[in-house]
Amino acid sequence: MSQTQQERKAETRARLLAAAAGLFADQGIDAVSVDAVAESAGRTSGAVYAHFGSKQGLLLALLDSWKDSVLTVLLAEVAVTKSPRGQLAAVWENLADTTNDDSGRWSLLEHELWLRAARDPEVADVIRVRNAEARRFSARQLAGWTTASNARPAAEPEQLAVLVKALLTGLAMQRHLEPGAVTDALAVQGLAALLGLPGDVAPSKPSTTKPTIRSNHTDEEPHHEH
Amino acid sequence: MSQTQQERKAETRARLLAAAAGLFADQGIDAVSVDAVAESAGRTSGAVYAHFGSKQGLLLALLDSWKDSVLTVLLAEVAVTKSPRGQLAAVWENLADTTNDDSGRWSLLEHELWLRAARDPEVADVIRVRNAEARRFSARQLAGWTTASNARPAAEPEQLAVLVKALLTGLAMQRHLEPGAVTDALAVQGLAALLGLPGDVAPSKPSTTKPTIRSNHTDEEPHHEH
DNA sequence: GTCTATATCCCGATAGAC
DNA sequence: GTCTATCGGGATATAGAC
Repeated sequence: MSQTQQERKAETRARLLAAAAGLFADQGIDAVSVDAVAESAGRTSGAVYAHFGSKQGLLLALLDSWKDSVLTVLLAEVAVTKSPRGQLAAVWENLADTTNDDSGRWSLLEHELWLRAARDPEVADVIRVRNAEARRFSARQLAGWTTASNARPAAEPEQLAVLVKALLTGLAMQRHLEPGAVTDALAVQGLAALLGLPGDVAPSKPSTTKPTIRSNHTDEEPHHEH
Repeated sequence: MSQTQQERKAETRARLLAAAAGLFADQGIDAVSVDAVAESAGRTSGAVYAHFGSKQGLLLALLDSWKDSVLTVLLAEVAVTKSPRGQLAAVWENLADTTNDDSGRWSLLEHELWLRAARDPEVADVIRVRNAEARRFSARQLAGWTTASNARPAAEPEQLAVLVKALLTGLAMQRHLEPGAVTDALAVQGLAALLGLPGDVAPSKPSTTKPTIRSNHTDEEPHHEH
């Protein structure tokens, strides 16, 4: 059955965006030509310019289509686990799983966007808005965790979210460069320190929780390479 | 006094490197042409290829000329202050001072190099070695701070250095995008939480800390092969 | 809206004079 | 070692047919 013109137009636009997302993440934005994006989407470069006007327009449209997804989804899907430490571990492993190359591609693209934002005000505006939304969301999440357990967070939720994201981002960067230097346990430990989770900083007053630190949950063996 | 040929050669090399450093930091590596580097150094592109063979060779030579400086210098120069909190504040402010645009340029170039390292093994080797050295140095520094005060760091020195650098890097990124979102006080607070400095996380009972796990330092020579 | 063809520009690298 | 001139390639973006 044939499509209407509107359907084809919409599909072309969607295909171009999807192709751009994959290629940009894999090779970097500057390294990907408009022709390459179009070819990967089964179209030609003319379609790109008809839809987005320029390569920059394509990039901005791509960012706009990411308003809600990515990090928000990540935080939402781990909301099922109960213990704060388990939550932290889940967040970190989803973010920096070296076996899953998707996360590596995303973090690479995230950093390239940050770098571009530093020199391109148009991109900066979009990224800034997205960051602020994600921060508010994770602040709510963190507030819930810290009140559930009797924690002594290093700051109030909004600022705590900044600290947590900073640590996650920096750890993911170092793991990407030297996978052996950042173990899962270290990441959880650092996050727990920021949240002030009982068990590692204040063992004096364990009202209800059990302060076992290291004998508990899944401990994957960090695989070395070579 | 005229120069000898060797002197002129050395000066040309130095000028090319200096020009490349400035332009790369300002505009990004890919955005700077070889001609632009040469012109900024008062030479022509032929000089670049005579000295470095390619643009990539220029980049690697530039990285090599930065073996010791940058972060090591930064950590060393703040070693005078006494209180750990003062040290933390000094490190952070030197790293992320928004009024000083040098630090902004520096961190931008630093991130671009990280991004490039993720896709270019040659660059990755250099960055990895430099990171490892800086980590060892700051680990020693941190060990001194934490033992001087009665702190409960979140991890042993080498790993603590990873956490601290991660937090600093992530905070600097967020401050670059949203300067208002990251206050100096927040940064110091987060760092203090990682170091387990008394006064903010464990006001109750700073009892005996766990014994140092690793007191000897293995001086492994970073090997690089290609 | 999409394709083909092309205009225009700029980059990295090389060749050869000096 | 440095400069001038240039080649070859690939990029963004446009023009016009359909």
